[in-house]
Amino acid sequence: MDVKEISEVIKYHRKISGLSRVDCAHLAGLGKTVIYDIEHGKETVQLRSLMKLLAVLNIKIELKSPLMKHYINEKG
Amino acid sequence: MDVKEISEVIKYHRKISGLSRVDCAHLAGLGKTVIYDIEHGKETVQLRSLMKLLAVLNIKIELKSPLMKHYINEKG
DNA sequence: TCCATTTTACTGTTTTAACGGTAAAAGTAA
DNA sequence: TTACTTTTACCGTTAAAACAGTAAAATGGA
Repeated sequence: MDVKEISEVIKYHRKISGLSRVDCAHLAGLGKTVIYDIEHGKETVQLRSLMKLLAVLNIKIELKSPLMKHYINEKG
Repeated sequence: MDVKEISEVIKYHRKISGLSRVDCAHLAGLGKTVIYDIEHGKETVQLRSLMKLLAVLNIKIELKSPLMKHYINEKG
């Protein structure tokens, strides 16, 4: 999943939630501009901004790779 | 998965791959400082920097939420 | 042990994103 | 249509990240 698709998922969730960008901005403690940027796939936003927005929309991040099962095993 | 766990996964993958931070920095087209920051869970790094590093380490991002199935359905 | 590599940590400069403000455009409902 | 809300898009200022350089500390192998 690339940044563009992430942005689409976010916009979809916000719309379903009935929130405007300004609503999301306030809920996430961000400016409206960043919400706009994220939803347009801007890659230079801060990771923090993305994480805050994802939290507001109840979206979780997962990482996948051929090595992830080994990581989980070792980590317990 | 929060930023701290993402950082741990990244460090694990880099170690297994036998790469130093400088190696990763060159491969990802980033400075060594950002690799260090990401592996320490710094939330203010750019999303672009994280994505570049994930690509080098062959790690993919997925988003999970109760609404994701609807999104996938509608998107086709 | 010694030697080489890596990692940590800090610094100063340059680059740039975040922010609010504004306004036009687009959408929505009465 | 009108009126209202939202979105798009740009701006200037402010705040802060990216970066390379440096050096000390840690790590690992011979």
